[in-house]
Amino acid sequence: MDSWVGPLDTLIQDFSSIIDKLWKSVKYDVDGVVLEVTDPQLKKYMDLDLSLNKPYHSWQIAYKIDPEKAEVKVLSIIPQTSRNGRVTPVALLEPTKLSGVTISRATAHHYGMVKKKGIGNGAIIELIRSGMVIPKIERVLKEADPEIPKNCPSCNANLVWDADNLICPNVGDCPAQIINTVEHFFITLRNINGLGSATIEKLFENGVRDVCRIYKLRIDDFKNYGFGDKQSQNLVAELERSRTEPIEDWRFLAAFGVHQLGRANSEQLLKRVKLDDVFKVKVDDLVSRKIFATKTA
DNA sequence: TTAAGCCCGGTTAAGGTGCA
DNA sequence: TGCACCTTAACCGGGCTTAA
Repeated sequence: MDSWVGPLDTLIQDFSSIIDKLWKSVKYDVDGVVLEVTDPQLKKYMDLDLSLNKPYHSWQIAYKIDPEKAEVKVLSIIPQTSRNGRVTPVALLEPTKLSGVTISRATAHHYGMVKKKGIGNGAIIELIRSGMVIPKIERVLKEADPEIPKNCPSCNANLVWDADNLICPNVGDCPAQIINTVEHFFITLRNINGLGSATIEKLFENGVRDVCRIYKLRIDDFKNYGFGDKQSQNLVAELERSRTEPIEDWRFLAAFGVHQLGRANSEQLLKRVKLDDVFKVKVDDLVSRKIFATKTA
């Protein structure tokens, strides 16, 4: 595949023509080009960076073309409750072909945005695929009165506003919150196959509602819950492997889903504090040792 | 005080895998 | 063999931190 190598000044000056030439040299569809630092010393320096835990290096960046767009009718807005109780509006759209795929859903982020922008049933929106992947409501072309839900779609509890977000206050008893919390645990752990959302939902329906109980399940338990022979064996084998296979301590900590303690912050914390000491550490200590600023601490 | 940058928590679609 | 499910990729908005 063709590439262009040259000084930064020239790249900035002739950016469009350089990209265009590269683009036309490829015989199949591409969604962008990659800009890369070639100086080995500079690459090494950039890798030292800085903002901890980046899962990627800093010396490469993708450049993508302006995406296709389409005018699309909103069929309805459905609420979805996340693990922390936030109720997110998802727009169901008239199925629309964009950049080679058919899109029928897009997130509306929060009900504050739904209200403010008038994203109701029958609204017309401009739809793009951000980065040529994620369906995105770029703007609202024709507003429609939105319906704001009063109750949690999962447990029917009365919803409350928190800034722009609608929140289900039924912590600890809302099925969606419980299922999503368990799912988050296994997704973050990343050392277990076959235990996705549908499996976790099925376990929930059978009264298995926490990670601890899932790890205690045996083949017969799974079979009793309606799983097949092979799947039951696989799940127990995977749980056993997950329990015994070493993983990074930060991943284990992040799996619990503590607010503001995701993958990066967990790694940052455990570089300075032993996992066993996490519950003993004080706010002042975290701040004075410059592990976190006050609010996060 | 403000702007820039980063992290978290969230989203969807496509493709692969394996069960029934 | 069809289909349900899982995994992966890529991005966004909001909140927080940091540095000037």
